[in-house]
Amino acid sequence: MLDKTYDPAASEQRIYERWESAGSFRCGMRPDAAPFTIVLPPPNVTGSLHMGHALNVTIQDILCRFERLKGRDVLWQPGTDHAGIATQMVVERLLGLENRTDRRTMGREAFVRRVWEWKNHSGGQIAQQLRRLGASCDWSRERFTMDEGLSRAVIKVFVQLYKQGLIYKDRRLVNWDPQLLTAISDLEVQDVEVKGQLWYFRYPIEGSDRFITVATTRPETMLGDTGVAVHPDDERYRDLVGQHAILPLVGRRIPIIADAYSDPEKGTGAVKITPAHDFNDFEVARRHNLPMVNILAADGTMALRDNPDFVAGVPRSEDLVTLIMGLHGADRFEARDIIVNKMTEAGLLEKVEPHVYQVPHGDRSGVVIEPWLTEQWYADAATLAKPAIAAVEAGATSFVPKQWEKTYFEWMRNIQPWCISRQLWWGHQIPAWYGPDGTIFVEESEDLALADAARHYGTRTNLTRDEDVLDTWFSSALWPFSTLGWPDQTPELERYYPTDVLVTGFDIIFFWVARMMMMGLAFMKAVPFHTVYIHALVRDDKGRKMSKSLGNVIDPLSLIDAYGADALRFTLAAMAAQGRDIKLSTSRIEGYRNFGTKLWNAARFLEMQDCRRDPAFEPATVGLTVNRWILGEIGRTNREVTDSIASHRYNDAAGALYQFVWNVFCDWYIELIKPVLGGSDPAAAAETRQVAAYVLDHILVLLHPFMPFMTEELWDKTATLGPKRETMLIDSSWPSAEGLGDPAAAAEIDWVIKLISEIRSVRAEMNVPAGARILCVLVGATPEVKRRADAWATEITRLARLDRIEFSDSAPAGAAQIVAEGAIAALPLSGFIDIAAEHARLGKELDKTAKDMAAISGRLNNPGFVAKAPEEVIEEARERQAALLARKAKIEEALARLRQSG
RNA sequence: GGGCGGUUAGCUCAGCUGGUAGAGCGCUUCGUUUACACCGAAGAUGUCGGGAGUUCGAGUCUCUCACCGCCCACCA
Repeated sequence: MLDKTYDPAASEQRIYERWESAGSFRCGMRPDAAPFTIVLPPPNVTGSLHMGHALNVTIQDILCRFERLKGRDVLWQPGTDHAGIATQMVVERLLGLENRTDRRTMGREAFVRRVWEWKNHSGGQIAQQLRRLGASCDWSRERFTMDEGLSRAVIKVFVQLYKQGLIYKDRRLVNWDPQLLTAISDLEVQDVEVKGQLWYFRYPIEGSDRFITVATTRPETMLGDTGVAVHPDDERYRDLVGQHAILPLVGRRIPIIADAYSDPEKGTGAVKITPAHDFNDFEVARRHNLPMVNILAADGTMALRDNPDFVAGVPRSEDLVTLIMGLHGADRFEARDIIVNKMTEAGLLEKVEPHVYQVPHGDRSGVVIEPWLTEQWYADAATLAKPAIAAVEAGATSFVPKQWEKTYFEWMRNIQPWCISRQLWWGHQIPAWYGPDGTIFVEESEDLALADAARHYGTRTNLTRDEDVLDTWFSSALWPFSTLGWPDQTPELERYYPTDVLVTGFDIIFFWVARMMMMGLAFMKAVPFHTVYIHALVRDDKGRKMSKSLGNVIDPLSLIDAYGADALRFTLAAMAAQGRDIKLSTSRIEGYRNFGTKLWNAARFLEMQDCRRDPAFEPATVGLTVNRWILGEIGRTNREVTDSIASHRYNDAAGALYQFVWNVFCDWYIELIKPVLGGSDPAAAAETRQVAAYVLDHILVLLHPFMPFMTEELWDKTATLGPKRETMLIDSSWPSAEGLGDPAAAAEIDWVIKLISEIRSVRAEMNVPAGARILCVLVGATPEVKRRADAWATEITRLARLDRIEFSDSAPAGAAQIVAEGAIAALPLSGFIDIAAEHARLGKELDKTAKDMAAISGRLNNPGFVAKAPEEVIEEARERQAALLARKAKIEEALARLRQSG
């Protein structure tokens, strides 16, 4: 016997363990079936489940369970990402707390060992949390981006791309994080708007008493200036081009050059050029052969002492030494104040203006990022992007919703070289070795590199390995094939690549989707997936991304504790249609929890009625109208759910199920069969029990992808009545909707439902006490109505709370009258009826009908409509007009009768 | 500066290819009847942001304006 409510906490873990131990999630169990593959976007090994994961995983699990039920051989490939920076930060923080030590004291090897320890003990808790959501991943195939196999793939890809010239070293500006002490990619930089100031500095013109004024938001960088640029067409400065300015405080002689980069509208139209600390200035300097003076150390402090570039060509002076001593080692922001003061003292500060501008910050460290001149490894993204662009253009991969393709194209067509080296210790160390003269040997192993070196130098030579590691996204980019065994030609790789659908948020398109496309095409010669489904991003109530640092994270696990995983999943599925923002409300989750309970109680009712399923049940043999009707309805729902999932309209699928279960199955079917089940016709009762059990089973399968736990529990518990189940629900199969549907049955049940609803409505409006049993007289009933009324008398009487139904040619006096199809239903309410109120009610009905009539007639009287609208639309309008006309006549008739009797 | 999205019932949001405006929650009234009060019955609430256009017909297509948000670029 089922309990009164479903208790998720008591069931979920037990059910999940049953699935997992039975191997239901494992791929390869159906060798003859077509494969269906999804790779789980690998969460950070440091991560814990957040709402974004919950949505992402729910959608994937719906797809996987659906496809499994449809008979496919499903592989949902799980795993975690080593998340270089994030993980290194976590362990460094831990070191500080535990041992008061840091990674530099420990040394690289010990530190990396420590991170592995951390990973093995504390990492990957998210896999357990995904299980709580019900994720049906094939955990037997779980991978980690730094696994031995995946690392081999990373090294192989690096070496091959290097040898193809698609990976190279370059000395140029990078985004440098002065706190983490590593380069980061453009994508890891977040602009933050700050209210700052714009300082106007006067630079003296050499050999003259004139000045050229430049504006800057970053006064401290002036120490690295090696030129001043003006626009070639700018009349104001034309005569100065070719002359030199003397950099104040420093004394460096810097040329005034003409370059179109300079914008006459901005600042003074003359712009200081600091090639080593500004991306645009770097380009200008390259064009004009200006020297690059780096004035910053890695940690963002001023590096002036023993800086040959800084003093190159500058006359030595007492003042310069003082300047260097005063500034060296100062943080860049401290230096800013010092410089401004010195310029003010020198009388070279023309003015200061308030200025609002964007300052780049590291998305991990949160500190201001510095453009910094270093040598780094780059991937030639532009070349790799070409086939990736073509593949989407050709439709080999398509995005859902389609509009994201535009975002993808936009970025891919303007893609910049990808800086892939990081100055971290946790990650895939770059397989490059250096000879004593700096010659680079890139090979898959040190031995191979040594062999290369021996050939190159003609003798065995010691090499030192590049210390840098690769950007975490480099290994993630290989995920769809590295997890399947590549570079080995495994059977899994053969069978499951390309994968089918990639499910992710739009914030990951650049980081990951684009790079998987590039790498998949480069190494597998085939797109990694045919569909990219982009879902909404879960944000907080202010529209900000949920993030740990902001402290605005809603914990899905607490929602699961409170409402169960099924309720959370169903809610997320129902909301999946939204655009970019999801605001999750607990009332919504509660509503869907209630939905689960509703179904649970329907199952409980069937159990009480001994509705046992019959494996030999054949829907086509069903005779009772109510049963034929509900079979049609479940068939319609089946088709809608199937179509909706197939086209990624998860909200429509969830909506169709909700609507059917609650408003059709519970509200009407169960109510309509109650008299049959307790009635005098045992054959009818027996058939109804079978149908009810069948429909419940059908519901359980359709709902399983959305609410896997509760449906599996019901599948199990309802089996105690009938014969033993052949399989668990997760392993069963999606039912056919073929042959379900009977228009005549649907028309008849619709009539019954409508009549009951209208009688209830009138009762409420007339304030008839709920307990009062009243008479219903069907006036002028057609033979078909008479037949239906007789056939459904028990049900109508029960649900509309009637005493009995009678037939008559004329309505009784003092009755409320309802216009039904094929008759007027008169309710003699002598005790309750208020003639005036009834008159008003019918008047209102008449008005409404007249209004509808006017609208429909307006359309039909419009020659354009009749001439141009499609036939079926016109036909429909005509039918409606006729129905309204009949209705109007009936209401008028009723009104007339009311006047007579009153 | 470039691109994308949003503006529909008190709140949170659905409305696919143009053809009688929907859901959940909330609210009002009534209710314990062969499962379910995490329930049942009945109800109220919308100039679908403004304007123009295309069309027989526009929440849905086009243009335009307003406001809100996001992404990319720029960061004198």
